[in-house]
Amino acid sequence: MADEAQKEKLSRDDQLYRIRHSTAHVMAEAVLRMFPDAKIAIGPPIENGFYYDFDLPRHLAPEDLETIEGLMRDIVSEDHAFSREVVDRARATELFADQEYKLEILRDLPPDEEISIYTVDTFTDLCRGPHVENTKQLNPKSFKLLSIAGAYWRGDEKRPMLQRIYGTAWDQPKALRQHLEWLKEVEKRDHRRLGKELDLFSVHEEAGPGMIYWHPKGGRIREAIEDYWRGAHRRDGYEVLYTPHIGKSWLWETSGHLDFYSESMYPAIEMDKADYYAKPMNCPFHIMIYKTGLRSYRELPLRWAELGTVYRYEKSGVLHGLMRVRGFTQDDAHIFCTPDQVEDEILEVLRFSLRIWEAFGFTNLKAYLATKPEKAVGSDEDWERAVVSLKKAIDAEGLEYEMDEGGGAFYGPKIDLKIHDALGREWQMSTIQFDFNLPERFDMTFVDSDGQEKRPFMVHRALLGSLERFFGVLIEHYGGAFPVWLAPVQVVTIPVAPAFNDYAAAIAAELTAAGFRAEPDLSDSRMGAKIRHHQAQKVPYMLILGEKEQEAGAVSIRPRTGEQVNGVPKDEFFAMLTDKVKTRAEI
RNA sequence: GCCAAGGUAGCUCAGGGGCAGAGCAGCUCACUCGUAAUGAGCAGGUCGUCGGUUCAAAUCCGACUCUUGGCUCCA
Repeated sequence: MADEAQKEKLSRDDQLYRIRHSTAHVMAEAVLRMFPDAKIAIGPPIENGFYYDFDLPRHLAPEDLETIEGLMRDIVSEDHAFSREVVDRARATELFADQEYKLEILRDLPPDEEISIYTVDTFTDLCRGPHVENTKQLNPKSFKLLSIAGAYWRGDEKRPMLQRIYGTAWDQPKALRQHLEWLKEVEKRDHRRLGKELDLFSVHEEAGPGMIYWHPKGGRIREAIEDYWRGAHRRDGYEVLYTPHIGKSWLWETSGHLDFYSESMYPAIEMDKADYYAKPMNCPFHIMIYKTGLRSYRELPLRWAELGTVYRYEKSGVLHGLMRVRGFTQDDAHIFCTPDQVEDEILEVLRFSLRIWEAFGFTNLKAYLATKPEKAVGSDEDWERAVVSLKKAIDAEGLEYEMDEGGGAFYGPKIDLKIHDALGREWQMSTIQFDFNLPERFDMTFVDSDGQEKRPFMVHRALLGSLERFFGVLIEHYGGAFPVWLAPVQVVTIPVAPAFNDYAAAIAAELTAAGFRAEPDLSDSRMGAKIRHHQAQKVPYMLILGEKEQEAGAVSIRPRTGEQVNGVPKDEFFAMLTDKVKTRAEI
């Protein structure tokens, strides 16, 4: 069975790998018991579980999963051995004569490859293994089937659509239970759910799928993100640009986007006999600014950043909340520098990225360094120089990294940064990419110290990636309980009874005047209901205000974590809040 | 784009050829209250859109659209 593609961190020898792989076989047998004519495709172990692809006489319904699971439990309880056998090609072809997908895999195996088959009970599969020795090593209470999905044979949309069943499998029931708990937590933190519950954003089918509407509370968070982002960029020597949203075809012909990227671009808008395109990237615009004057080596490096909104056509089936959209704002930047400056610039970009990620509460990062692919532009020396500077930067920061040989874009090598969120999931966010293509295409130059016109190095980088997607990750990372500096409402003042409405309003007004996002809750509800509501809204601090507080000029603080502190002098709370915001404390 | 499942009140969801439902939220009124839901009343709908079948369609059929789970690529 071909399973090279899966990114499992488990090695093939791990027991969990064997368990998942073997459970996939047991599932295939169960499916064959239900549908003797089923055609089986591939069924590898994957992160947390396994899947198997089938070509079936009818579509599976969710109830079928229970039936299949029941059959699997039977098979597992029957104590069958997994036996391995090495066969020659002719024998294998005979064995899988009515299994067209297996025959295709067989045909594609290198001639000298050892062909092994595994048999459990009545089910024999073409498979490299390894497996557990006996179904006794599979616990009937340690696996669960999760979902049915369509999947193209070999991921190719021109090939038949198969039915895939996903399952999760573990070495013991407790591990399964923990994983199911984890899945529940993932669901609870889903940014689409929290986006609604916390009134952060929406999308509208009538107005265009894949387009994000930021509500006032989402807007407050975005404003806090952008304010921090701009300040950090200023401090790090960046200038901020603003460029148009559309550009004439000349721009995209020159950049090459119309040749290589047009299926991701929105179609042209015709105006005054010219075609205008919504920008899928900001780079050509930044280059236009670069080219407004003769550039001297003395003014390099130029670090130009833009929160640029771009539009890319994505197939309808792949849109997903904030994570996968058609219009998004990149926190883009381009660095134009001399070849000599490249190393320092890259190191600083990487350091800068790490600082930004830390500020947003992400400290677990991993780098992926992608090098020259077969088809590429730019000289070998330039590629070499660029890769060395990328590698040096990673080493200097002591970042964990993986090489992706040949995985660079045709126009240059890159570092991608993946972050780990609170649930341990990995998200690819930042990218730092060399570009040997655009400076050439746009004939960018600078005048060097020797008076010669030379080609500048160009580096693209996006740190947060897109504000929309970053927002999605941020929501899920914090489960909607944003750190104080990002929280859309930082403080709600709650009077214990209507008699104290004025005091609650006054405190909220003072907080607002001091620059905090504070609101009084003067609604008709009882205090308990208010607390319940704002707790659900994950407001960092509720101030409970009654007679005692009013007389003392104090506040009683009920943080969302629940540890109540009563009778804190007002000034003390203001100072504390100032500090929390300044240090970007979670609470 | 493809396969499957969905779309009913602002939200979460029930109903499944014969009068459009619940809880929460909203509005009004009463209660004047000290740490996670005070009570009563009112209002709220082209049942995703268009077409078909039928005496009658939210319900059955078809097309479209969007959402969801995946497949390819990827910020």
